[in-house]
Amino acid sequence: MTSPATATPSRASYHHGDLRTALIEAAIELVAERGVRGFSLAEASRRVGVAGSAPYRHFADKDALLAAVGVLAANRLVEMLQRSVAWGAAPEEALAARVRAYIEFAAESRPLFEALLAAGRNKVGRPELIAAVEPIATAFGEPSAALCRDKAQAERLTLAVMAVAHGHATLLGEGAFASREDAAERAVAATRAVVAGKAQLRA
Amino acid sequence: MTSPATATPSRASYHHGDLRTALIEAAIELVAERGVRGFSLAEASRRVGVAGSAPYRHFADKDALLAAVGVLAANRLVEMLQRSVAWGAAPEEALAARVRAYIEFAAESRPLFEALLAAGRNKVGRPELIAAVEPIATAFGEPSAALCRDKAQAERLTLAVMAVAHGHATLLGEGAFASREDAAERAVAATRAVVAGKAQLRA
DNA sequence: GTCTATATCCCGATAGAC
DNA sequence: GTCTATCGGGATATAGAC
Repeated sequence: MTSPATATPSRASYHHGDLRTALIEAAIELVAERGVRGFSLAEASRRVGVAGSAPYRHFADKDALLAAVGVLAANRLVEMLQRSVAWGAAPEEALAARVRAYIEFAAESRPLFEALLAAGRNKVGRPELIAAVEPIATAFGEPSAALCRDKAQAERLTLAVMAVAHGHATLLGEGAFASREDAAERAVAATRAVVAGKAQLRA
Repeated sequence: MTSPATATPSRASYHHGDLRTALIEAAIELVAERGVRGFSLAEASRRVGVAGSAPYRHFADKDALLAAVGVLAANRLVEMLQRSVAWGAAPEEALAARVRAYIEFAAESRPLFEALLAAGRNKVGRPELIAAVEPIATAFGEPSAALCRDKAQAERLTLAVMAVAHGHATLLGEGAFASREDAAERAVAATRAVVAGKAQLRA
């Protein structure tokens, strides 16, 4: 996505070639191993083999690198959300499939999901991140629109379903569910319940 | 709650009688000002007027202090959840009131809510925290039980409603809603929708 | 324009003195 | 219990090598 045709990574010399993406990859690895909290710019630099000050030519600070990881996470999540729905699926099935995909992303790629959340908290002044996150809402909004008459109602259903998905995903991260599958099934069931009772969503 | 009859807070002599609670209070202030991420044990010590190593007589490490703040947050949340329901209220109204209270706690006491979440992530080996958090589930489980025939169904409704509340609360923290009231109203409406469609909650 | 080297400051944590 | 001293590490800023 970011750099379509990167040349040879350029082995050992002075210049790295593509330090920016190398750092992002290292950051993902690190977040996967130690979580967002244990991630350090210094360690990422060490792994890539550059001095601790080198990243500052490519990222304003630690948060900027984390935001880049967040963008990547958002892109992967959006891919999963789109792949999860078969063409021509009924709207309610599409909604259920996307909620399931959301939970599965949070479970399978927990470090990326955490990075996305962490980045989302400081997304002010980061248009890249905002743009990357926006299609997530679209993925839920599209099937929701097909289930509602007016736009206002569709918007309410969209946010309600997103809250259901997000709530299950975050509670899963805190050990509230027995397993990934348990969380996914409950989230899907809750989604169907919201759709069944969507008449209650009027303000 | 923690210390029933603490003597005078004793401001004089920069040794106070209760460094433990003083640190917890300072930590709450700090989290309120800089968020969980910007909180530092060193700064908390500075504010209380003790050396940076003093806290280690009362807390094993930084996370232990944060966990203590989490316990306090859980206690306040439980109070709010209990106060939110009028005696003799219908079960569905009770559920709605508690969801609203949950959102309002997350909004009004955002730093405490953040601390609760942060502490919740490392709650392993912290029985105090686990015990403090448990009544939260009870607060949602009680009205849910009154709305369902069997226990299994009640358990499903409980977790679904908690996910709805938690989802709205966390999305609120990320700026997904226009206002606190917007989030609260949507969360309540979504709760009513889940209750209305609770037949879908079967596994 | 990209990286290295260096230097400063802050934080977490431990050991030993009072 | 608390303080002083201290170690190790990390986040940045700056100056200079290429």
